[in-house]
Amino acid sequence: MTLERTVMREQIKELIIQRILDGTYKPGDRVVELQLVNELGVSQAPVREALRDLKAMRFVDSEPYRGARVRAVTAEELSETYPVRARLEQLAGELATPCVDDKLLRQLDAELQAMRTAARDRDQHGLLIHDARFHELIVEAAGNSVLLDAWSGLRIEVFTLVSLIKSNLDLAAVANAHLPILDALRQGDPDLVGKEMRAHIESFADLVTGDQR
Amino acid sequence: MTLERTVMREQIKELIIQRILDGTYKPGDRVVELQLVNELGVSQAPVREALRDLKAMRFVDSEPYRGARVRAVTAEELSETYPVRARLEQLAGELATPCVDDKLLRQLDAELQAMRTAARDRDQHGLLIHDARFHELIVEAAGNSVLLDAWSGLRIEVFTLVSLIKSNLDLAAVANAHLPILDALRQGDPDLVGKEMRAHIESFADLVTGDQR
DNA sequence: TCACGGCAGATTATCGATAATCAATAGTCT
DNA sequence: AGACTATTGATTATCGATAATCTGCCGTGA
Repeated sequence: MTLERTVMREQIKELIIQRILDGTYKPGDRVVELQLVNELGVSQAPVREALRDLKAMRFVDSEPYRGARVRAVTAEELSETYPVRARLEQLAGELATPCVDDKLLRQLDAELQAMRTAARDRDQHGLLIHDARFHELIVEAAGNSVLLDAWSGLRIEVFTLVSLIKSNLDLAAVANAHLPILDALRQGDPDLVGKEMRAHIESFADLVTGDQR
Repeated sequence: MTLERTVMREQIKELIIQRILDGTYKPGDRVVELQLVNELGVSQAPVREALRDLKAMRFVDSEPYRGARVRAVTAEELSETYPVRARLEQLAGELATPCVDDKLLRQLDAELQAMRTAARDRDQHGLLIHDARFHELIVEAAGNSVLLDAWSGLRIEVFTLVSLIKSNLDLAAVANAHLPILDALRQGDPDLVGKEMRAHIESFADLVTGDQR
């Protein structure tokens, strides 16, 4: 995974993702192939392939002969993501519980502490990173690669960021909302972990989509 | 969707998928770019792009400079798919129930009848198509595009086919297993529909993976 | 014999150029 | 004026060729 840093397509892909996440490319913006070709001094082929990957990752939309546009994270898609994510993470919690070990608990605890630190520093981006990683650790621990793929496809980072921005939540509260999950994992009750994870996601769904109705 | 039949990449993609599904390309087989280039009389670019799409669709695996191979549908991946699919379809059933109308019920009934016909004719492939379409109709009816994407990523057709082959199930029984779902939909109880769909998937999981332990 | 280095052959990744297609605008006819 | 067609500029899709990389095989030397 780290051995392929020489493949141009990957570098281009990461550059574009970075620009989408940091706002250089805004939703709806066109991503023009030749423009990147000129800017980066590469050929069109790797740029095209990068864009193709990004389409599969749902970062951009594209149609034949019409090019790629940064996908808007619509309120609709945001609210549609929550129920799917809630069910997948519920399953992840149930599957992961029998597999928890001290190492995982330590890692989760470290992410939680990092979230608290980020919250104290008003560091939205930092909170986002560690929040996403906390959940990812659990999904990985479930040991089901199909589940991991499906979950990864939801682009949690993007939506978590939007959630954070839309809801004027207290960052510390967001961080601490992960505590019940960690506690449940320590208890080792799969169904409880699943319920906590599902409730965790659904509570955010309510907060973010609730104020729009 | 049907207007882009002139884009070569799409045609190549469908050709390869067809060959994977009908067994021309077997799991583990290499899919060599230049070989297709010569055979189809096209350039390398569209072949590469087709393969890139297929990788995103998990039909093939590929690594830089090492090419693409048809992804083996391992028993492990098969059994990992079931729980994920079960939860997603449970959610789909719950969401779809309030949206049920006569048209949908008619379509579902038509697919069910088609499954029965296929079963009578010992037509595994036909059963597979209509089985997949039955489920797809419900997931579409849920009206959640994120859910639809996540579900589509599971490549139901592939796994249903493998399931059918591995389990020496009576095809008619497979067809009729969809009846409780249709009944529940007619009753209009979301939770019941969800439960039926989940149970439907999980029963197949037991049948297919059960005999391997 | 066996480990090692390095040369083919095969294959993928990238390039630069051309063809195909699209979107917008100008021009023509009624 | 309004509707319709032709042209043009911009962009994507495809091509054919070259560079980069991998894999297996062969000879060499201990």
